[in-house]
Amino acid sequence: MAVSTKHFRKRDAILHYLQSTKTHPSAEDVYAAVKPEIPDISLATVYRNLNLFKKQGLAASIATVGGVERFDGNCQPHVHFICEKCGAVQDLDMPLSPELQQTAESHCGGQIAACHLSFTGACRNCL
Amino acid sequence: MAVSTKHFRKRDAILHYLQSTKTHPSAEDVYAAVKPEIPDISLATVYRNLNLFKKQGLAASIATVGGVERFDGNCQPHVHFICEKCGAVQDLDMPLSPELQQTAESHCGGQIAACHLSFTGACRNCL
DNA sequence: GATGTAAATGATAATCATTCGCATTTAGGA
DNA sequence: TCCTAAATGCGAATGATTATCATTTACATC
Repeated sequence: MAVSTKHFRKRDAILHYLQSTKTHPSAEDVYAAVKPEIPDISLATVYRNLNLFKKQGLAASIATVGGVERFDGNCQPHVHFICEKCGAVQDLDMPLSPELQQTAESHCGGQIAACHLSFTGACRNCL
Repeated sequence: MAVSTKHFRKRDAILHYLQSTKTHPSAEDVYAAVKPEIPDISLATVYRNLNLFKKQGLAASIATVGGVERFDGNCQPHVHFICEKCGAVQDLDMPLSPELQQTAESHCGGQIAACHLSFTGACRNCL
């Protein structure tokens, strides 16, 4: 028998890493982070599972920075700050009023599923 | 002498189209829109000038939908609705309080340059 | 008008993130 | 043990964007 018996060992590792970090990693970042623990993982698996998590509502793509997509395992609506110099994405611990979405719904003919509020600029390190 | 004498004829055409539309076009969209008027324009020129406009603050990249970047010639802060089914991006005519950015600045160590608020979902046509 | 120079452009190759195709492995039930 | 469907690895393919470089254009100067 193999070393491990667990189902979805790789899938779980990807999800757990995503939920454990606040760095809003790219697919490559996730791959690099999980690789030491699971050396025989493939980048394609990371992409596949990230897309699966998006469909399942377990993860969200919050922005693309410098042409690469960034993911977040925290699906509660919250606010992001994106540094345009170094590409870092951080959470802003500020309230996000549900009224915003209600207002948007009254101005929009369609059906709103999610709200995205972010600020761009230069982070403290880059100043 | 050539047909036209104007400077930056192509650059101007790109900017004017961008400022005249509310479709939030991709680079390919801009290229297709300007091509009939200026048949000898190149897609590379569209990309180059869109990036130039971003640097100059004449245009903004508001989102990437389905892997392609979407541009806006309206640089006043405003709210967008993005249909996840058809990829349409429309403006939402609702106020965007400057207090949001002030709150963000008090929660963020860095320097904020812009605020982006968008909603995703399904547009009226797709429902 | 002729000339020089720097910016703008066209055409196409290169880059790079992401996805696809397919053979292989794995899990778990019969 | 056998069977089936899901999950994965590997590498090729895709597609948006950028880089390269030779050419053209604008326009100031002579």
